[in-house]
Amino acid sequence: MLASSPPRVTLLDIASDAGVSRATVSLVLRNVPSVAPATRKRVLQSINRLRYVYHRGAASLRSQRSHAIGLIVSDITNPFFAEIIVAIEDWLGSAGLVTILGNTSENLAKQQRLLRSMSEYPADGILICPTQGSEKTGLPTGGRLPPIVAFTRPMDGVDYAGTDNVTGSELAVEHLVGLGHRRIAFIGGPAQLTSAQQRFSGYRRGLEKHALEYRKELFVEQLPTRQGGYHALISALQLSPAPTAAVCFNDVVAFGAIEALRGRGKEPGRDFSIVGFNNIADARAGSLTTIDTSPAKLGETAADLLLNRIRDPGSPLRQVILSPRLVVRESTGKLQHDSNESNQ
Amino acid sequence: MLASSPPRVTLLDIASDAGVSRATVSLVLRNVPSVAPATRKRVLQSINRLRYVYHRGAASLRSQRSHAIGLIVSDITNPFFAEIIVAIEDWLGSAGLVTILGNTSENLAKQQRLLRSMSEYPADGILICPTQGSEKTGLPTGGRLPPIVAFTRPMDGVDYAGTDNVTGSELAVEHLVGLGHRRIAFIGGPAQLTSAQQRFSGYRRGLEKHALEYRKELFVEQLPTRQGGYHALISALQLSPAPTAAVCFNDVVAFGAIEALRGRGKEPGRDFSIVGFNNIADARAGSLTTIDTSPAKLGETAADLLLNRIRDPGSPLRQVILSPRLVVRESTGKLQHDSNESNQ
DNA sequence: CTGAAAGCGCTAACAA
DNA sequence: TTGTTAGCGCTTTCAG
Repeated sequence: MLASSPPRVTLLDIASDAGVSRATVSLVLRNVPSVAPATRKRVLQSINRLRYVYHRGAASLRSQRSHAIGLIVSDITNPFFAEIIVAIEDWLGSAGLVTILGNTSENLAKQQRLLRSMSEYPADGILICPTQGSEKTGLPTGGRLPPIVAFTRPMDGVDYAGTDNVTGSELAVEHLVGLGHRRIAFIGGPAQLTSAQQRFSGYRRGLEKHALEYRKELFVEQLPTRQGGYHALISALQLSPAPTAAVCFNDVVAFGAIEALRGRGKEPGRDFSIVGFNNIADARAGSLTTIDTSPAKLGETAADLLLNRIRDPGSPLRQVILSPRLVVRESTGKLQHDSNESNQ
Repeated sequence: MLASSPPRVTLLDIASDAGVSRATVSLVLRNVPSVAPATRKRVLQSINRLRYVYHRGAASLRSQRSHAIGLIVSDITNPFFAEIIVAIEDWLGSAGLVTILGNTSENLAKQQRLLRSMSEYPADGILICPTQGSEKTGLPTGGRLPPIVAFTRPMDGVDYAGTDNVTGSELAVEHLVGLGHRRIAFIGGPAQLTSAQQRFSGYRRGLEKHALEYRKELFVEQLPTRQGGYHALISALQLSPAPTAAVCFNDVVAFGAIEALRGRGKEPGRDFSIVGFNNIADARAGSLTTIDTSPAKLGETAADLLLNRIRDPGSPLRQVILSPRLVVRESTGKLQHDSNESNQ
């Protein structure tokens, strides 16, 4: 049996209870200062007594602003994105906006569905980290979309907040070279990902700068996951001569690599050096040397771009690229006696 | 300058374009079968041509169903919750519902704000993992709330989907005892958390069953984080006699403990045994012996409870407790020669 | 500072 | 099978 819920208390109920009009109640609810203190007080009392709950949906319909922002990420189980989500949700929340979350799991069809569903809601705007390879094709052609801002990975035709990936991995290489390393691998980036391409090119730039020869075996492509990092490092170790250090696509890959290292009795920092990317919370706890891209800052930057875009839809396209920073911890160390070096 | 967006295409536009009434268009949009195929086709063509976008908010106002579900978690950066979120979002998405996410970071005030904001939306229902210690007081007293279901941690007065924590850690202890361990620590549970209390009591029950004495030093309370696990294990190792194995509050704590172990040159499974709790994705990748609580299944169960509660608000309170399962991997092993044993 | 009236875009209940 | 009518609960505009 369906228990019927009590009828909703509306503005009209409050208005008649307080002896004012609906418009006045609305002013009180929205904290418009032009209401006389005495009136406001009476209204507030009625609201409390009748347990009135504001109906945002109705307000949205009339005001044409839902105060909801869609947030689409490509993999919520990736701690990097989890940190971004928290930051965005906090940031938007403090601006009085609600976040509607969607996770694509790198699935383009799901991304389309989410974009559509959020447009229909309708969300006032959408923040998105596009799925791998959807930079050109990710936006549905038919149907109007609210303002959109991409983060972490760019997307054609919309604003973008990202990281200077090239400089990031260049910093990583510089650091390793400074510690005496000469054979440095780059592991874990899926070649189709723009960010991986950028990090790879920074890696090559770092090598060139020090006249170190690049060999293609040193680029071990893998999924950007813990498992990916694990397998990538095992492959890298089988090369001959083997590398003595690795720049990883991200921190999660780095942890997988460390796992592999330890499984073979090698200690990171002493026997092999590892640099991560992003500086997620676990990197701090796990003493990982990494490139700090301040995920939280990135999220806030993207949110700001979106807020501006909503305010001024006609303004020119904007890109904000944040500068990364090297954070040295214990997963990197001076090159010890290098057996391969002498053998060759 | 504010660029004015083109006026919204509404049902009325479609209706006049297709030469039917708004009601008919509405029937087509909602896939009501009673529409003549020819009419439906004409309407669909107009929809495509005019790039009409359905307005869920308007529909919600009229139908009194928003098709939005609020999801409040206590820590989104915890992979356990991330997995639950993905599962719930997928599950609800396939039922045509949108998920509105909120993260409390274990902050009661934030939880209250989120509950309010989601009620105002209004969401059709709310799924919540209450913040630590908010089981009794978590629900705001004034103001009406939509149907609510708690998961992972119970909450007074609402439906609940959880895990049999007592049996879970009992299984963990049994496993360790079977491997020859006698001094087993329990680490990382904050004592105020109901789930920690339950897991602790299962741990004690396991000890009792095998007539093993419990000593309070073996319960090392800590934050349920990687850091917490790290520090807890270091404390545990300083006991004398030191434990040879540990049951951890969750997988993340277990990884912190393993970190600490390796930092002191000990290999998990060989020199010290570790059992996690939850079986998150990283547990698989990291060869962690753990108690599988199937996070995804838990999320779906909670979602189902909520869907039922929405359908039938008057039905009696329900609790669903899922049974955990031991998964043996490589972080546990037979007790080796135990130096302390002979020394004592 | 407050009220009256109109209407946001849709669906529900009925009638035809 | 389709159309008509009336509103969901709020904000907006304009008077007063």
